Amino acid sequence: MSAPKLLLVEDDMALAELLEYRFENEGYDVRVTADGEEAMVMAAENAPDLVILDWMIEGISGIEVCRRLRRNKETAHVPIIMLTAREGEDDRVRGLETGADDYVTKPFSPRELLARVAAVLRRVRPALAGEAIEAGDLRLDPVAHRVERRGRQLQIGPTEYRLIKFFIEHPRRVFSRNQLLDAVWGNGSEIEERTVDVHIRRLRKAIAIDNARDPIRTVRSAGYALEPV
Amino acid sequence: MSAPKLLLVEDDMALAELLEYRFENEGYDVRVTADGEEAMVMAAENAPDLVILDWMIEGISGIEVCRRLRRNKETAHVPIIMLTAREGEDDRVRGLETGADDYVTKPFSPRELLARVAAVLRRVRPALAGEAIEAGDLRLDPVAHRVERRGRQLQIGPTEYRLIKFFIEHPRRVFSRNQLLDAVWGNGSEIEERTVDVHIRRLRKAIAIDNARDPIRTVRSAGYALEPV
DNA sequence: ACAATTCTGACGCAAATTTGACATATGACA
DNA sequence: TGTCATATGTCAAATTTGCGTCAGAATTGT
Repeated sequence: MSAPKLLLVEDDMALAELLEYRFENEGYDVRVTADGEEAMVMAAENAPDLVILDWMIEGISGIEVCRRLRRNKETAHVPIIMLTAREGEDDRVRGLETGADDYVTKPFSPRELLARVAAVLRRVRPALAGEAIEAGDLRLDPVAHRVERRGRQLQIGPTEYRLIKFFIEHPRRVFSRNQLLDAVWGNGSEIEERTVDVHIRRLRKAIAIDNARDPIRTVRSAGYALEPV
Repeated sequence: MSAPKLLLVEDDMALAELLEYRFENEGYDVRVTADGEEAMVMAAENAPDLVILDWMIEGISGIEVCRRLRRNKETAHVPIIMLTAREGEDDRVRGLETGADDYVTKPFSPRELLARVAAVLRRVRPALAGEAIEAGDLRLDPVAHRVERRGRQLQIGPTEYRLIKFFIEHPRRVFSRNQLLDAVWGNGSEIEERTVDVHIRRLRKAIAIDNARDPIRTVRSAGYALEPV
């Protein structure tokens, strides 16, 4: 459910299968393709959390895939790890320039790649790496599916959980009700805008504790934001 | 019964016998073969818990055996320890690249290998190392195949045993019904998701004792987790 | 004070979980 | 081999929990 989704673009089938097994064993949700064009389609459909991209693949080159991913608004921020057989400084630089977040030089051990993936995810989206995320006195443990405030467990429903998780991942930023509907409820949800208010209220009630101040700020005619202490 | 099953692939007969003796003495269930092809067959039939693999063996090479083991879904997750006479970094990397979990360089003392085996087993599946595992007031003895709570034996069925064993090995973590099906029932089991609920209920009934609190947490729309006291 | 916006409590519905029951499968033992 | 006891997977009813909507009350900005 909350397994990080990887997209592996690799045309060495033996390597691809090996990696697929290892990553699935570590709890990732892996899709594989050998083709650059197909990779674009899969990235658009599946919204992966991270892309592992071989430099040399059939069809359009890895670097071109990288560029196109960055150009598309949907996938612009997806972290990318490049696999490259070359060791030249040029390629390395070009890879990072094009927007790759990290690169691994062949030959490499799956363990090393696993470590890099975990590191990048931890940096970009800690919750996906299974790490607890926090904002102010709020702390959310994605593995245990729990939220606590000042060490005390909060009793919280599924929707409120997703809502506060989103807020903690993007603190201080104001989101309109529609943005929240997209992010928390999923795209194209046909839900009344006002419903967000109700869930904000439920969330406020759930995190109210020790009569501490309410960290959720209402921005009139704009939306809501989480203001950590 | 629950002795860890080792598969030793080694063509130096003297060494093989020595190791076999030592490991059996330590309570392992050891099979030996000198041939790579045969090793594949034995691995498929016997489902070993760990494979000790000599780099240089007759027939297909050790590294090839390693690759094939990984490729086969049945044996993809079996930990592998490589034995190698070489010390070059290249081989080391190539061994790990193929998916070995550890390697030992010849010459080595049997004691060292024993330690590595125990370490790998402990890391991968603590229960296989023969150690009792516990979480809160629950205690599971993998050797005796029993579970007790506060010193009292629990009467528990096979499926519930595997279920709670998995939970104790991964406490506090939430698992979806599908993850539990994969982990407890085995890969690709075509079992109804709702069946998990029933076994959770049976497990709850089995571990209910002294009207102690139920340590299994239901996480609505996510799955279940074990919350040790 | 007025209009726009947000908050709040209530309510019916829907979805998810729990529970009891049942038919079948499995294994031990005579 | 047949019998008995236990275990297993599925189903449907019962129950719990959460969700989305509404409308009146309260608040905010001008």
